[in-house]
Amino acid sequence: MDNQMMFFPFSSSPPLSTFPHHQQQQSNDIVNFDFGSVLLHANNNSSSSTAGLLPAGSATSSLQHEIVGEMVNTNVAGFSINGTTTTSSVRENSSSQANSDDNNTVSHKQMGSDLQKKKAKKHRFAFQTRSQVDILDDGYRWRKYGQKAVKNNQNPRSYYRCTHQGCNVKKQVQRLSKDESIVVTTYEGMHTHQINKCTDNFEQILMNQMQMYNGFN
DNA sequence: CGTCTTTGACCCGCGC
DNA sequence: GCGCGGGTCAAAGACG
Repeated sequence: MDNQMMFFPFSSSPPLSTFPHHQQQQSNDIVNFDFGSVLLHANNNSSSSTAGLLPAGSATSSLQHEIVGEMVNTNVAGFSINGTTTTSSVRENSSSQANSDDNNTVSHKQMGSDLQKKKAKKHRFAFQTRSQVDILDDGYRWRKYGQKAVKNNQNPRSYYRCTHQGCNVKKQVQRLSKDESIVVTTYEGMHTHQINKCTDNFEQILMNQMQMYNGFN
């Protein structure tokens, strides 16, 4: 399973109580986090003083994953990442799936009517990493359900949904056009289950930290 | 055969 | 009303 796993100061002494450190709180609910001291590194060259870890089960041992941008709390409908505004015109079909009847024959119009209420409640956050791979192993199983070309970005945006039954967490993955080594990952929602396998990679850690920070359970 | 990806079509919100 | 952009659906195909 998680062979080749290497840990780093962050995980050996997780600063859970103090993490994340606020740099500044902006007006539109954007929260910047200082990752300077917890630079996450995945590199088979473990000489790195910042230490590192490898994605579980990944064959790409030479990958380097590094958080390069601010983590953004996107509990608001719109948010921006490095000046690129992202709007969440989320059409929820969704939490209705999670808690109610099996036949998800909810009409699109019905979905749209609930949209505005729900999208304000949805837990969303995004972060940027520098990575060669788009999809990082965070211990959950994801099913891709769409891909779209987005404006002002030559790279498509991919849409994923957690495959666990009843769990409606989604994530979007997209590379920046101006720096294709940077991957922007946006999570939406909360998992209703445990991770599917043991993994300690940094994306999982990030999610946990963000959830703790947001007071999720 | 089950699971996942691909991809065009469709839907919706929004601005004009 | 119309067009655009973003998000989702679902059929078909790929893959192990």
